[in-house]
Amino acid sequence: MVFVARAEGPWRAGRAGRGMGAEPKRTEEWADVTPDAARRLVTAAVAAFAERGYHATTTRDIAGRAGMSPAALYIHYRTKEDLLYRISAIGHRLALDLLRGAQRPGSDPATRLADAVRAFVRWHAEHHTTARVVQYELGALGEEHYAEIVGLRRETDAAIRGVIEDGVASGDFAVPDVTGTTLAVLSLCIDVARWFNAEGKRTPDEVGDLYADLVLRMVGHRAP
Amino acid sequence: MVFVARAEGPWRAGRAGRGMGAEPKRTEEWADVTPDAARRLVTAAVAAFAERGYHATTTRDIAGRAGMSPAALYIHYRTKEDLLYRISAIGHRLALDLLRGAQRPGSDPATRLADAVRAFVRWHAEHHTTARVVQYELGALGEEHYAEIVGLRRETDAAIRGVIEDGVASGDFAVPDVTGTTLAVLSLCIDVARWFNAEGKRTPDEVGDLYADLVLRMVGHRAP
DNA sequence: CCCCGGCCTGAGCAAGCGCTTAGCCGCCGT
DNA sequence: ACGGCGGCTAAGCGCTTGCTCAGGCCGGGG
Repeated sequence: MVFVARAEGPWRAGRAGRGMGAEPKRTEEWADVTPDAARRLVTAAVAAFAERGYHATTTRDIAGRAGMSPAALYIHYRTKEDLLYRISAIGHRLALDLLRGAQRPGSDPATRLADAVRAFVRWHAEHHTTARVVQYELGALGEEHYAEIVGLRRETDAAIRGVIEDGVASGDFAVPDVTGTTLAVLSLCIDVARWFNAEGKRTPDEVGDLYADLVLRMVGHRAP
Repeated sequence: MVFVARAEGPWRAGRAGRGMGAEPKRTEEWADVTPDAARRLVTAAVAAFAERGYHATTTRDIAGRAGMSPAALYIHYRTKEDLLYRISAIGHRLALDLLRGAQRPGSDPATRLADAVRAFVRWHAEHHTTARVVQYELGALGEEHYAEIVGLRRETDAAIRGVIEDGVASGDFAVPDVTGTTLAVLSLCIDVARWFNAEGKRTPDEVGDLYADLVLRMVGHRAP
């Protein structure tokens, strides 16, 4: 765990200033955050929050990474917490839509569960910095924002529980405790954001496949 | 009388001061931290760190919960980080010993794995505040302390991996990817600390049993 | 041409942080 | 009886924090 480059100029800690197309997905992720400066602030905040945590990150650090003065942050966001809320809301929506969109309507429960888990896990691995903030920093949200985010999380839970219930009803799965198993499956997927390392030898796709298999085993699905 | 004992100074945030044996296990956990004041500081710090996170917790808050003035903390611990390190080291050792001690030497891999997971998970549920600090705040440790703790974590990983390898070798388990599965099993157990709620309807024992079953499924063990 | 409004900066405020210091209190052995 | 000492506190130092504010730069409409 490295301790981040000390600044070079007055602002700008590390990081070449240019946007450059090095991370195409990452850029798309915040595509509808405008104007450009607001988007740069979001990506800077995500990087900082993921690295050090919300409370250990200063507004000066965020602004510095975005190449601006500390005061510029407050033109685009009311508070530091507001910035976290924006990230959290967008991230949760993204993950939830992914989870739902991966399931093709016609297919059997096992395929739907595997597809959902694969997509969900892949996102948590690929965007593990964003996911880290989304999943582990929500305690820093204010009460109202927190309540709103919890709503999205309940939807995510319901989505997974739904597929498992379908599988149990159709006899494809053998699950003694649906609620508990749903919790475990979600927990397993979410925690990918904590340990996944981009420099490691496992790709997001590989982790997705591995986890889809593990989850099918957990719900007692007999391999074909 | 009006001398309001020194027990009730301006500090002391909430919390009735009495020790009383309300939480017997929790007390045993830090049994060999002496003197008494140092132990009170540890339990106060665990509560605060678990609730708000290390960086959002102030030394004044910790001292207040322990019923002392802020300065008293520094008689027993060099820094706030030192306090975290102590908690982290003791917690990691405890969990590791539990994980190893639960496995009875003679038994077959499935029983050993189930026993290990059950004990490990039960600890994470029962002591979820301690476990939260131990598992999710290690990023706040200084470099040397962090390195030391990582050593303990590697031992934990090796312990689980060992049982799984044994099961694969004996033909009891069917695991395509031992390293990945070990990671997933550990991740699943650890994350219990994040979501477990003492007010919830699941007891630590129930979660331990559920998880032992789930893990056996993950490693492809056929139920008896 | 000027002025307007969006974007940004330099300077800085009040509050709170981790930690230190000087000194007090009461229990110990002698 | 008393000196030493471990355990404690009041006070506060130096610094950083989240955030504010008066003003500057610049491109576009009148």
